[in-house]
Amino acid sequence: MPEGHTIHRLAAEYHRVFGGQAVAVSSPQGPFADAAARLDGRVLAETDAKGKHLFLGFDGVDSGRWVHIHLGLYGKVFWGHGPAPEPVGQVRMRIATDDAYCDLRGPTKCLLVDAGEKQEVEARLGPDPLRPQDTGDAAWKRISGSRTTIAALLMDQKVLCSVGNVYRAEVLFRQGVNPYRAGRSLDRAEWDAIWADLRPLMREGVRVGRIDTVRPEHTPEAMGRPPRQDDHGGEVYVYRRAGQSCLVCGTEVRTEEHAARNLFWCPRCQA
DNA sequence: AGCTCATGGCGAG
DNA sequence: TCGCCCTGAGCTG
Repeated sequence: MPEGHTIHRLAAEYHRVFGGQAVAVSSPQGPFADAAARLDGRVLAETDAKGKHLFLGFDGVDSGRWVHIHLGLYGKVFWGHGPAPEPVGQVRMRIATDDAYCDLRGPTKCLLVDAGEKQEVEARLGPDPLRPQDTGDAAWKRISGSRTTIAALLMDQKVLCSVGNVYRAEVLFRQGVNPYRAGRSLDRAEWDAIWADLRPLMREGVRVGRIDTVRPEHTPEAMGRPPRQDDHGGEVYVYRRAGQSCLVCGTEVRTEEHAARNLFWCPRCQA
């Protein structure tokens, strides 16, 4: 569920549904209850996202006007129309008006922070392909001097943020880069191509709410092959396709655990 | 009912 | 590198 595109989409959605309105904030589940009480009835003024970090800014709060949310691996947000029903199960934070509600479940992080703390969180992150003002320069500085694999570097949020396991696998495939190459073995043009590819790819992910990475000319229909089904909603080249035929060259897609995460790649297209 | 796995990340060692 | 956090879906039986 949550790579950066999900978080940026949530920032926009929280703003669209609740922005500028006084909202009811509650925390049926323990740890956020005190903070929720402080926010209850305040106006949700602005929302922000950097990488996989979501921020909700409330007006009229003395200190710590930002709710800092990180979904982690399990966190999810559920939206509903009309008055909110009794929460079922664990709900960390519910925001509601008479017209709509949304429930946050299972986040790694949900706490109040002030502007300075928000800034510190953002400062720890590398550039975000989803922020138009960000460039890939700072990431290149890290990558070009690193003996670490490009696969691991792409997952390191201090190098660049927003990219997760799906976009990592897919952008390396699309650019024909072997995931095990050391960062410093890439040349500047290769990195620029990865960065330039991530931007519109992830922007489209924000727009449609899922990860689609297959170019029109490589869809199963265009290639005259039977259509495939991805269990995570989008259409991709290699992510979780171990043992299947590569859409481009037909070679078996490989998988291996790398730095505690599953890596997927085509050994021929990414030789 | 119980197991495994997952688009993430932190702290200990 | 490992254990842990912690939720839901998709298996197995």
